[in-house]
Amino acid sequence: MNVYKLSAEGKEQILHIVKEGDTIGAVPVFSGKSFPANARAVSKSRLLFFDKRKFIRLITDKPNLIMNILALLSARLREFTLQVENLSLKKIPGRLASYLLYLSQEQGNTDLVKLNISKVQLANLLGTGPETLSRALGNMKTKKFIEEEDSKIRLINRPLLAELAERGKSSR
Amino acid sequence: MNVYKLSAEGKEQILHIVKEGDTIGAVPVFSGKSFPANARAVSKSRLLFFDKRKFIRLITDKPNLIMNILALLSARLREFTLQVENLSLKKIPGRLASYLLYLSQEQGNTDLVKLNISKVQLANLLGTGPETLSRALGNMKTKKFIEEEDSKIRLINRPLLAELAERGKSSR
DNA sequence: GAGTTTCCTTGACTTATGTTAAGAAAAAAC
DNA sequence: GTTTTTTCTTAACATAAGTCAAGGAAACTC
Repeated sequence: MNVYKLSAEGKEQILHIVKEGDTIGAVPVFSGKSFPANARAVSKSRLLFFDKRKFIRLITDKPNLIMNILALLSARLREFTLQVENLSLKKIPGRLASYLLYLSQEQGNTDLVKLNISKVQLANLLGTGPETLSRALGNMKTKKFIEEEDSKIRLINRPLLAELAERGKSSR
Repeated sequence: MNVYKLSAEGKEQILHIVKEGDTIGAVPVFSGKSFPANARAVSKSRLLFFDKRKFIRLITDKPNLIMNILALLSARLREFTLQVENLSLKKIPGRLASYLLYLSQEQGNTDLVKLNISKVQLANLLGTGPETLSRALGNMKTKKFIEEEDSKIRLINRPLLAELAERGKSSR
């Protein structure tokens, strides 16, 4: 499931990729305002809806739940912080490198990373379109940072990927 | 006070402008991780520090405080949502128009808006540098969207500013 | 109020990314 | 397994924004 924003011209920016067990829609509960984005299922999904009033009653009754909610919101804030940093301070190759390293970490620090989303979606997550993503990937392959195998990506030069992710600016 | 991120090359992105009465540093309390950015006083400031343990004790004891914290974090999440949208889906003129309209609203929907930060800082908030901001402002003046008076900006064509802010793409 | 520093603006040039279009590869349908 | 549709890649070109450099304006210092 994707949480995303659309521009008037139809460009899409994915804000968050919702995974199994994740929650969505806490902000409207506590801010009183509407959900500030769009959400879309991109694969067969099962959604559990929780009534706002009951939810508030639940967490005010069970104080130990509170810390979980707070941790959840804080983690999301931290993610946004990273996303702003990526969008503003890094070029596309840097953002891509960051994401690949993040994926690797999430998948147990493997070097053979599975893309969990389509390339178009990945492009929209990184704040660009498929053409630019394609070029960035091609470039990384040429420079022997990565290899593509089926729908997986093998990281073959982590140090340089990490450097790319840090500096943001490519040294094409 | 500014909360900001720096790139390896020294470019700065302001995440948040902290105003009087605002809080800062809730994320590390609840996420267990470090503060994900830098903060800097840009004018004479007085800071109140609240001990983490005491703070947690306070809010677990006083359940009615909780909703305030939740509302605070949710509002911040909403802001980040907007910032990501601005950075990714709008060009500089669109971001500037958005910010001017936001400022106007914050100052009671006046047409004569006071810039609360320096232009360099504004540029860093919009994700660019002073040169580009200068040009964008110049352009808006040429097109009679705004006028500059002292350190204030007069909005003289809100509808077109709003359109610019929506579409993101400029029609120079 | 002359000098110094900081901040802002303007111009010329470079570059990353967007755009449009076409084709290739992969996936889905039949 | 051939057709059809979708997804991805590549190329040529357009454009917004970055960069570098210089000068001007404003603010501060003495």
